[in-house]
Amino acid sequence: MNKKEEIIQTADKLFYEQGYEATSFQRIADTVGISKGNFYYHFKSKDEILDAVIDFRLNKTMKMINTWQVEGNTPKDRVKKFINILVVNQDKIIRYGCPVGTLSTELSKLSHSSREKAVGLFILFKDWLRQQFINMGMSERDAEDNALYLLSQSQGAATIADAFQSAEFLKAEATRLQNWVDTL
Amino acid sequence: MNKKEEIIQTADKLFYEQGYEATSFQRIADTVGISKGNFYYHFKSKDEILDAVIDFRLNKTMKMINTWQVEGNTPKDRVKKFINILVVNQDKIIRYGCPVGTLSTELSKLSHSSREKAVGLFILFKDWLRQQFINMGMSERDAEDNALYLLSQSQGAATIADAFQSAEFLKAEATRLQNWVDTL
DNA sequence: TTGATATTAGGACAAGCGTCCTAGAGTCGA
DNA sequence: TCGACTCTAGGACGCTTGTCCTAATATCAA
Repeated sequence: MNKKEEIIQTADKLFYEQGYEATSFQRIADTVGISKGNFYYHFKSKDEILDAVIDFRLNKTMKMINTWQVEGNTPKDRVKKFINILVVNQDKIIRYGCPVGTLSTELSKLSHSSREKAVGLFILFKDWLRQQFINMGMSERDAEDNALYLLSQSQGAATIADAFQSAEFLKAEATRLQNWVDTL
Repeated sequence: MNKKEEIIQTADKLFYEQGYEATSFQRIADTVGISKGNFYYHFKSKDEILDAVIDFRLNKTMKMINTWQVEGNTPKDRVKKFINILVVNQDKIIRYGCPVGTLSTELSKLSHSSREKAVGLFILFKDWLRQQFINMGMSERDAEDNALYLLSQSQGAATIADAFQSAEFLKAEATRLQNWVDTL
């Protein structure tokens, strides 16, 4: 793997687990196993590595969505794949919350210039979900509302599961949302 | 007002608006208008001021809940007062998210020893909500589930409203939840 | 008024931060 | 082999961090 790519993936992990502000340049370099000088050759500021991490996540998310698009036979199946992230990633979510929501919230508090870019992750999910709802026969308005609703549900579930360190709650919420999709 | 109290309230505000990690000792002292040495006389570590802030929030929350208890005529009315926080504090929520959820999440990522104490704020709301649901005639299990459900809903609404900077969404969610209470 | 206690200011401190620089090692086509 | 380029290490830099210390001032009971 490319060293630059390795740095990005390490930063991605650390930003998720510890938060952006709390993760230092040095810490990332140490984890990758390179010198700070070398790190600086690849990324000449902390903002730049953050931007690269967000790009990385955007890319990974798009790929995941494309996979769902191929694997899911019906719009309902596809929406369920979204909900299933809560189950698949439950351990990480309970420990660190949702990577999309927590980054967005942190950058918002920091008034960071990359906040909007980070919100792009939400938009990616939202627009794709909306399309699925449209394909179910909903109006554009209803599809948009339901997409936002589902984003909101998953954020709430992740936050509460993290706070109470409860896998049960997370699983129950995922099941509830899957059932909700069936009623549509 | 007591100087100590003044420091706590300033720290409370800054922790909410900028996050705990991103708020420095110096910044709090500057905002209050005292020297760093004076600050250190009142609180001899950053963890200590965090603890004091959480205590302050716990206290404020208990008072608020007591007010609801007196002002609300029925359990439903009282639960609606909880939901109404989303409307009353909408500007701050859109800008900084939910103070309870964002602190809990941040401390979780930091593996901070006061995380549990901060989660106490959630528990305060949860237990009180559960009692209201019990008073509506629900089983303990259903009451607990609905209390957690409502917490989750408000967390999701706050996170999404913050990300998309949307007062409309927040208001719509509050209305939806109020209607949900009516159906119980 | 005296003396004890509470409060304040201001700077020292070691460590860590993000940033930047220089020097050298590795790589590879000409 | 040469030269150009990419990559790497390591430390200097100025600044900020949380912590701690000392000395001066305010307060107030005896």
